[in-house]
Amino acid sequence: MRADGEGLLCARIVETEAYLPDDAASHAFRGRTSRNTTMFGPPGFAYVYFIYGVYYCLNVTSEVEGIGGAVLVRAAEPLAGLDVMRARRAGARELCTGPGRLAQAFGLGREHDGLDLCCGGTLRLEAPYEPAGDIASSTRIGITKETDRTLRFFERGSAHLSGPRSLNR
DNA sequence: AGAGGGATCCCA
DNA sequence: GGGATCCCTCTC
Repeated sequence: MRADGEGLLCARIVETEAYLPDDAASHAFRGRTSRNTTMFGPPGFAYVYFIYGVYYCLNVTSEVEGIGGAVLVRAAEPLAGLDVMRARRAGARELCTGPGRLAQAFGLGREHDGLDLCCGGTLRLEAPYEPAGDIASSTRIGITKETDRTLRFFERGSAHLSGPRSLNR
């Protein structure tokens, strides 16, 4: 993923979670509301929401228009613009490990909700700088419903994964 | 392990 | 309107 603005920011996504239609853990589960409207739009758009009064989280819509679904971007390996990320993260060591931190490092907020990530805009998804390694799956983090579904996906061995180590094998 | 923080949503 | 809940993080 890349972002323009305060210099060029670039990071390689290493951890995601899927939120499917008919998934009680998904914001879209109870239907369309003003908050989750983007989830019901076309695929490849940013769904950004505010959580716990503090953080934002970035998702990529993943279903055809009219169906609510998205992929939460949980962690990434920073590749460019580390100085800007560090400044935004107040010098913390982990820059893009965890959805709240990643959004903070990239300076994401409500204004990014609904942006097209696939048409070369200021925030965009691109082909990976380096091919993916071994992809493994686990249960999802931070949810209380549908906790048995293995819909979290991560690059095994990455040094930039969030979550308990026991999930990252 | 516990607090912080505020928007959102559901049910009165 | 009130109250529970929340796809989290930091500091203790």
